[in-house]
Formats: sequence, structure tokens, C-alpha cells
Amino acid sequence: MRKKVTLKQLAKELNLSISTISKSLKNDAEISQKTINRVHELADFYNYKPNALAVSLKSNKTNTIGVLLPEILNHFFAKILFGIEQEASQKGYKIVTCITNESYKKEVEYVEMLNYSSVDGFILALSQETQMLNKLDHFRELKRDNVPIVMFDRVSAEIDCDKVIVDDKHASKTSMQYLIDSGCSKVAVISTIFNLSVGKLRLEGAREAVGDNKGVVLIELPITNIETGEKEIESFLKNNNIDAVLGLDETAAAVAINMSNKLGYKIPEEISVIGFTDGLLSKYSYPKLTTVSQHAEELGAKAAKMLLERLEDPSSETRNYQSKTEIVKTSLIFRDSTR
Amino acid sequence: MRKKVTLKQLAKELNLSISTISKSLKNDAEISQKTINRVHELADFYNYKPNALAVSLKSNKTNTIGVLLPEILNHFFAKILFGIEQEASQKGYKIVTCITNESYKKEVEYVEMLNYSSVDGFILALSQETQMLNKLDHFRELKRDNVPIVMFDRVSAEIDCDKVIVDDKHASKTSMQYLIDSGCSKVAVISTIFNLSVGKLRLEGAREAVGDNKGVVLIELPITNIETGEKEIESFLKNNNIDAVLGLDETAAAVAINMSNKLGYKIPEEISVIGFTDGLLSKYSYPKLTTVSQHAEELGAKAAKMLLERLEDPSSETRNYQSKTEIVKTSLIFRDSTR
DNA sequence: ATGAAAGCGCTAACAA
DNA sequence: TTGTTAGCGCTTTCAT
Repeated sequence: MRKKVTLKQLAKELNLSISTISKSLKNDAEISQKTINRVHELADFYNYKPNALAVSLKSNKTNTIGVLLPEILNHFFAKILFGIEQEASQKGYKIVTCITNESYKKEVEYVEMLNYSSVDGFILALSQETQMLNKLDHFRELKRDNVPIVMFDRVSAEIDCDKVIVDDKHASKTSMQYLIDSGCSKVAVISTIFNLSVGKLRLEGAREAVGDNKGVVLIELPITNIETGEKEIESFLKNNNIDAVLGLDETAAAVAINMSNKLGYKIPEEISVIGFTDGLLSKYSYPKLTTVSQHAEELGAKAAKMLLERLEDPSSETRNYQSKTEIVKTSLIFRDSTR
Repeated sequence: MRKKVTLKQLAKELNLSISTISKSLKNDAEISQKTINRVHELADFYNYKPNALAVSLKSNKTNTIGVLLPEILNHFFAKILFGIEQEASQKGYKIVTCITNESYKKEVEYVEMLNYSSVDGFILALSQETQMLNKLDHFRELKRDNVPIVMFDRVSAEIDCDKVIVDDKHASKTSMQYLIDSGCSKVAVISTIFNLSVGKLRLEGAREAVGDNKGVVLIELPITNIETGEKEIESFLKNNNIDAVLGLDETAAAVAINMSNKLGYKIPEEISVIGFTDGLLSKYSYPKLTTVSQHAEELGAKAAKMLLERLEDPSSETRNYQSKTEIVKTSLIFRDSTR
């Protein structure tokens, strides 16, 4: 590495002290205008920039936030990352992104690694494994250290921190009701995520809507093996004579559309389909998928905003603050797979 | 923030000097085993971890690499990020991820922001705007500072640094040849990225293949407006009677499939389609898309490996090293959209 | 208006 | 075997 210019060097070159340089750069009132000008000039010449590490060490503030994502190949999380990044970078924060790959162990490692003065706070969604194990001590540790945390989407009630969640249950209830209102009466709920907290919530919503409507039949098709899922859905569709599909995740809905096409069922005339997560698959399926948008970017931005608020608020240093939970409203985006 | 435990505190509590603590923690041979044990015990008790900032400031090494991505909602880049993250985290490096959103200005900002001792090196793909403007001074600056850079996919010949690229031209030539060999003779090349370096390369490859084969006609359809692209492709398909489509990006191919379905053209019987980027759309289209896989995760991993090699190699500190360019071989993944 | 000095938390050369 | 000291680059209080 080429040595970066430091205050020391500027000081030497101008025959001034380091502190004078430091103050000049901040246009401190107690430095003469003339000196200030000279300093700025040389600093510009050398393209001086303060060493971020030293500033952080001194100020105990890194202007960096740690983001823990269970996955990145999932469009939902990618959009959230985008939302976080937008908001954070606009406010002058960097983000360090870690992908836990749904692993508890990696999650713990990352939390420990980042907590040693690398980041000012965390934004995260629990990994699947962490949710199943329900081991949360690494977050309790963070709480003890008074490090602000914002959890999103996959959250835990046991950790007292700011949260941003999606009204999943309500969204699936509404979607199901829409299918019923549009004349469907034998509906399948298909999903690969029945075991995730959000999956359970969505299923609940669907059940409630069906319960509210006499004569409507609900069939649940959990896909356990992603490899054979396509075949499972195909034969399911062939044998069950259903007239609507609610896919609890995007791929389930996309596959349902494809298999309907394959079997020659007309969408939406014979089968209506609604999916979750307004990602690429929804926009580029044929026909285009009616889908629940979770407004992932907005969710990410909101999570970032909440964290930054904590970070910038001096009083939050004291532990006496109320955690907030914000709910991001979903909306149903109507496209061509529903009547 | 709760005060984190420091060497100082451990020293005080054990009535030892800071340096003794420091050495003990490293199991330095010159410290007595007894002291070492005592120190470790207390350190464990307090769950002591060295302050990463201080270590970095001292060692001039952050164990962090900066990753600049033009987009994240694009599956190709998401996969690359995944590959980088895997490789980096495994070697004990963190990554700070910045999304330039194809903007030159943001790219410059991020480079400057990260270059002030926040990262040890960069992995990046040029933003679209940077490529069009061909303004590369921010990278020259990096070179001057002797900061290692690895560019991937969207690279510039004007910057001397390690690169990982995809054999785009060869890939599209091969794909085109495959279409021709399977009996197609009026082929459309459709794309939204004709103005990107990779787009140009891919187009070149397609042209070469067509040039090699007498009697084969090539029609190029550049999509300028992503909004109206669908309609453009639909009417193009209706009016041109082509028998194959090579989509230079994934969405172009996906839309071509959808519009063919809409128009009632049979795939692959009447129209064959090949796309680029083996993403979600290719796997979940109907019929499934035959596509060029760029092995994005591998590409990301390779880029990370190259950077880490530079970072770990002491001799690289001296500028006398040869930049390497590695080519990631693409492969054609055959699915159901080709004969 | 300018500078000296301490300190953020750590490492390492040197002293004892 | 342990401790002292200087220094990484910066900020800030307290002299001058």
C-alpha cells in the first residue's frame, strides 16, 4: 500500500502542529483564515482524506451496519438488501453483508465477528436453523452490550428489539378471500415453507378465510423435496380438480402456473393462481402472476431507518427505550393469473 | 454501548502490564504458563475479544474487502456476491457490499469512501454509466495507492489489474451454432444490453457463427425501453417469421418464450430459444429455457480467491507483479426450449 | 492563533 | 519472565 497522506505529513510540510491541521480542516473558528486556507490547499493537493479507522477508534463509531441475511439468491432478501443499502448509503453508512445460509453456526460466528467494534448495529433476519433451534444467546449478548438490533421478517418474540414484519397472515387471508370472491371453491395451498414462521402464518390466514366461507374446500400440499416438487404439483393438479392455487412462496406459484400450462388448464379461466413475493418470476411468468407484494425494498429501508434512528439518538445510549415493531402492509398486485 | 473489555482492564484486574496480557493471549513462549492460564481464564470469563478497529489501525490491515456491484436485483450479480461471500468468509474476511445502481457517481463515491483504510482491496464490476463514460480515474487512484483490484464481468482494458471474465463471445457463438445445427435458419438476437461490453461481445459471437453458415439470416432486435419491450418482442415475433431466438440477457429470452406462448408458436418445434444467465427465470419458464450458464458463483469465488492471493502475498506489496486475467468457461445448459 | 499532550486499544521492540 | 515505551492516525482539552 502506498502510504496515505496523514495529518502528520501535512503538519510537517506546513510547519504547523498536527492539531492545527486537524482544526483547520474542520474550519475551526480559533484558527486564522489564512492558515485554514493554506491547509485546505495542501490537503486538496494531496487529496487528503481522514483515516476512517483512526476516526472510528477515537469516536467509537464506525458508521457501518452489519446486515445478516439468511439467503441472497432469494429475490425477497435481495430486494431487502437493496432497500437497506439505499437508505444506509444515503445517510453515509456502509453496510457489511453476511449471508448465513440458514445456518445457526454461521449466524453466531458473524455476530461475534462483527460485534468487536466493526459495526454500530445490526439488521437481520433469523436463519432457518436458528428459528428451529430457538437458540438466541448471541442476540442476548448483543443486547447486553447495548448494540442496537433491528430484526425483520423472521423475528423472535424472545428478543426485545426493534422489528419490521410483514402482515403475512392478513395477506394470505385477503388473497384467499379474493380467490373465493372471484368464484373459486376448491383451493389448494402449495408451499415449500410450511415449517417457517412466515409459512405457518400464511397458512393460518388461508385457513381462516376458508373457514369464513361455507362450501369452500381447502387442500394443503406441502412440498418437501424441491427436486420432485414439480412432479408432485403436476400430479396433484391432475388429480384434484381444483380451481385455484395459493402459492405461499413464489416458486410454488410459478410451478403451479407452468404445470397448468403443461396440462392444458386455462389460467385464469379454469385455475386462478396467486403467489407470494413479487419477484422476477411473477413478472415473467405467462400469464403474469397475481401476487402478494411484501414491499421488500420498503421493508429494508424501514429497517435501516429504525436502526439509524437509534444510532443517531444520543438518549438511546441509555437502555430506557421502548422497542418498536412496525408492520409493513402487503398489497395484492393484480396481473393475469386471476379472474 | 456497554464498554467492551480491553487489555487494559484485564491488566488492571490481574495486576499485570498490558503487554503481558497481550502476549499471554497469543500464548507467547516468553510468558510463564501460569500467567498465560490466568490471563486466558479471565479473558474467557469476560469473553474478551480484541477490538478489531485497533488491530486494523495498528496492522494496516482490515480483513475486509469492498465489493462493488452494479445491481443486486439481478440474479447474476446476486450469485456472484454469494460466491464472493462464501470464499471470503471462509478465509476470515468480511465483505462490505455497495450497490452502484449502474451510476458512475455512486461508484466514485463508494471507491473513495472505502479506500480510506476501510478495506484491503476491491472486487467490482463496472457500472453501466462508467462504461459508457469511460471515466476511470477513481481506479487509477486506487492503483496509485497500490490497492489490489479484481474486476469481473464488466472490466476495462485500460486498468491494469486482475480480472475474471466470462467467455461471452465464445458462448454466444457456440449457442448460435447450436441453433443453426439444430435446423434453424432465421435467427433473432434480442437484447436490452447491446450497449454493454458483454452485450457487444455476445453479439459479435452470434454474428460470427451466422457468418460461418451460408444461408442463415440474422436479425437484431435491440430493446431500448424495458417497459415496452414486451410489445416490441411480440410484434417482432409476429412479423418476422423467425425460427430461433438468442436472448443476450435472461429477461429477453424469458419474454420471447412468453410471447411465443401468447402467439401460439410452439417451442421448440416452431421457435427455439436460448438465453444467457442461468437464473431463476430460466428454470421456471415454460418450457424451461436452454441457457448459457456463466457459473456466476464460481466466478465470484474465483475473483475472491485472486484478491485474497494478492492480499496474503507479501511480495505483492511491491508493484512488480503481473496482472492475471482468468476466463470462466460458460456452458450451455440444455433444457426444453431447443431441439 | 497555535501547539503540546493525552488517549482510543492494540502491537512490538527494547529494557529490566 | 515481565514491563516500559513508542506509535498507528485522529480528536480534543488545556496550555502558551
